[in-house]
Amino acid sequence: MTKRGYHHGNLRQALVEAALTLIAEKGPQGFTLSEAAKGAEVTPAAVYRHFAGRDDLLAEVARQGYEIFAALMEFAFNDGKPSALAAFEATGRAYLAFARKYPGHYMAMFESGLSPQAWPDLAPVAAQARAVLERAARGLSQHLPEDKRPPGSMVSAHVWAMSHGVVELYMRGGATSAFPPEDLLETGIGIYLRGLGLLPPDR
Amino acid sequence: MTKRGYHHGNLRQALVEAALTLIAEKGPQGFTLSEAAKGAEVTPAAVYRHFAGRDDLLAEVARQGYEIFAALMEFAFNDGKPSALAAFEATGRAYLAFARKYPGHYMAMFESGLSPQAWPDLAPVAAQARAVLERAARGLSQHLPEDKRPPGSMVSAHVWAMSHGVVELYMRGGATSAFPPEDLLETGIGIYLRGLGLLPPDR
DNA sequence: TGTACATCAGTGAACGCGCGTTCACTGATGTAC
DNA sequence: TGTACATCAGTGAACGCGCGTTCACTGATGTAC
Repeated sequence: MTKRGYHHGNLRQALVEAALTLIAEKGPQGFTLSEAAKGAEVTPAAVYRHFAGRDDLLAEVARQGYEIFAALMEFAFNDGKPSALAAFEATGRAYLAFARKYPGHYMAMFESGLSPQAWPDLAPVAAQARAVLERAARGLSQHLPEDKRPPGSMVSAHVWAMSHGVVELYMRGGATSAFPPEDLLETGIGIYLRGLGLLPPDR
Repeated sequence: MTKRGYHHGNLRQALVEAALTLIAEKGPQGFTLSEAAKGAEVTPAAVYRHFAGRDDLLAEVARQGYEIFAALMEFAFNDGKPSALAAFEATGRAYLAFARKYPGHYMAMFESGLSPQAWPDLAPVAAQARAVLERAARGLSQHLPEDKRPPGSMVSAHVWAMSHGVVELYMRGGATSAFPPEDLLETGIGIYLRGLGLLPPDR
């Protein structure tokens, strides 16, 4: 990787990584094709050998993010073991861990403003990530009497919303809370699960 | 307002409104000092009679947003009447209504990336908005036995996070859910409140 | 093993563009006398 | 009421900048013979 003659070796991925660093540092809008090229020690024009343009590179960053994200959630879910509840809570923690460990990916996915439907490569892998969360939510719901069972897609939407809100409001510099984001999400989801009837009313 | 000679009349506010339109249309990063000037039918240089620069104008948009936001929340809260619970739920609905009716303000406040601490004018009015939510949450918590009472700041953080998450994920074009954002937030907060022990376990 | 040649990844210069910001200015407004 | 003048809001031209993108090119690589 360090040898570098006229040919780079793996410029495509080097550009993705340079973009990640930039996005994590300055936000998805501070990211620039030219600067990414500079980060990979290459001329801006070289980027066009591998990507259709600026947005295409950004979309690839997001795509890789969704893949990592889906894999992490899948791993945390662990086929619903040891229990649907434990698996669900693990996915919640995994969400925040992903946002913390992969800020560049997270921002490209959720803060860059590029829509999954406009980028064909993005839609399937985004759907896959969402599917894991929904599966976890459905697993949970099955322990509820059928007439009081909200749809899995609704439960997962609630949890996703709260997780995303915690990331955006309390993990990014902006608003500071008295509570660490991780605690905030854990208590929030705990209360929510109790509301679903899945935790004893007073644990 | 329509008469327009050499002097504009109220250029300052006209610029704010032009900025709002731009932000609502193209997001907070699509907003440009030059385009805002054009929107107000004025030369870019004229902006500097009223604002220190691009970011200063953006901050003023956010500031006005926080003021409207705080007022709306205050109105919805209605001093905790008719009940702490009803008032709390009303603030939740008001949050979403604000995001829907004032998209430009909302984006300037929460998606533009300008930090309240960097803009001295912003901090107090942002704190004021947050205070309303916290008051509503504290009012709620008082109906709980003291040993099971989470801090008001925590409850308000939970609700704020879920509200913001619903706005970002399901109200902006991006992810589409089977449920309208309003329903999503109402059911989500309902379940959460049940988890707090403030709603009967099976309503 | 050595050489000719096709392939193709990256270069370097150039482009047009819109940006934020500055500056000396000018035209309208309103006040003092 | 009329005029001189200070004030100041907006103009218009100019700036330097970095952007994304294009193009003809060149140098390295690897394959065919």
